[in-house]
Amino acid sequence: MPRPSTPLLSRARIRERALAMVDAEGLTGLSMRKLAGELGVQAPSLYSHYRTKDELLHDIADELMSTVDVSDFAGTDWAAGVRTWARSYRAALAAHPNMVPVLATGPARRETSLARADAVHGGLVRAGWPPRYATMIGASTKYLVLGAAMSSFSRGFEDDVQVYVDRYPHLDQAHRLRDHADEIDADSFEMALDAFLDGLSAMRTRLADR
Amino acid sequence: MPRPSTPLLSRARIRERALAMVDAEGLTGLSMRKLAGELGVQAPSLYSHYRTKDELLHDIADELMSTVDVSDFAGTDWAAGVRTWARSYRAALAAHPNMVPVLATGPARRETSLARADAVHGGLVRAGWPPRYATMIGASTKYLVLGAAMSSFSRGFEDDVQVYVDRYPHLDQAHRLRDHADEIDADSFEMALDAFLDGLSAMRTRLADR
DNA sequence: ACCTGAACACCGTTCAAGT
DNA sequence: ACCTGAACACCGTTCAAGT
Repeated sequence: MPRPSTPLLSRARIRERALAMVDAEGLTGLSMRKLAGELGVQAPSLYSHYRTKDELLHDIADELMSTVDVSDFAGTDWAAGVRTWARSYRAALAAHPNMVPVLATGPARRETSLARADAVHGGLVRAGWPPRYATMIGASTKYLVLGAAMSSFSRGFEDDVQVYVDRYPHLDQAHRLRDHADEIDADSFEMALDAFLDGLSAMRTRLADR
Repeated sequence: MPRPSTPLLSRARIRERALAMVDAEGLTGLSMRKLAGELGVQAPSLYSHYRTKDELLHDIADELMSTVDVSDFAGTDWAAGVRTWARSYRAALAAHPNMVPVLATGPARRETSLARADAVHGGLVRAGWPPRYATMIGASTKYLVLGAAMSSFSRGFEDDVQVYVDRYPHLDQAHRLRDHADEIDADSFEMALDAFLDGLSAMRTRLADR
């Protein structure tokens, strides 16, 4: 066979197809052989571009995390900073729930990830929070985001869906149930964020009055 | 070979050994063949006791979830109910961080799981929370617990550990770092729970005054 | 530099057969 | 009822070889 002048694969093309497979069939639905097949190539070819499957997944994770917005920590309102960060973070995970387990284990590119963590921490400290509190607020906001995302992720494993589909044979109903669960998740997240930030504000006042 | 009078395996013995393997080597470190080997048996023998690996894992998950305490929802203080629930829930996950991804996808025994959910929801409604809020409080408390547990889980994947070990060759230091991270997680969780419940109390007052 | 064929060392699970 | 040996249909990854 004649060698084509241009490479068959690129990292971007591999990522794109891999993410589509994960979205459609979950993390276990992605295999290097099947991915290669969809890209019209043999499995070992992928290893010319990514050293391992894990490296590929974390590269995708980095791509997704780039939409997380920490810009509001530049302003004077620390609560607004947390809110924008938490919402954009959650949105990034909710767009690809099957990727959540990978995203939870941390992105591969440490520099950009550390830069984000530094923006959060720096913003909180500039707003007058003691460093230790800044760390804890950053950590617990992450808990809220990750936990909410895990909830959407795990919904993919519920066999309840089948039960409901049997009970209500109209597909609309099943979709409505899924939509309703997503809505409860969204509302619960917003309520939790409100209560959490409200409680922190009170804590902040107590700290200042001391 | 003579057939022994007593079965070689039991569900309890399989669960015990499987959980030990998951604790020691992670979820990927558990294989039906290796597990069978440790139990002095061939892999297919396990299928006389569990239909699939997934069923085994979720049975272990159920066992772990049985330590979650929702008894304080019987009292009059809804916040105490949430606190006891959240803490015992988190403790159950923190004891076996590698099981978190399984525990996050929900236990298999729906009845006991639903009974717990009902105790939470019922306790909140009896305390005067509108049903919709009871649902959201239950959901967001779970987010906090699962998110905090995922954080411990993902720490197992950090290659940072190696970096630090290189920098500080004394193993004590590495252990201290891990302990420190666990401590930050514990403190952050408690702070988040305080702020969250504080914010909810304020919200509750506003709802009552309307 | 990029891709392939063949191979290694694994998986979960099934199934006929043994006791 | 419980366990085994052999087999099926997969995995991720390596490596020598080709262009």
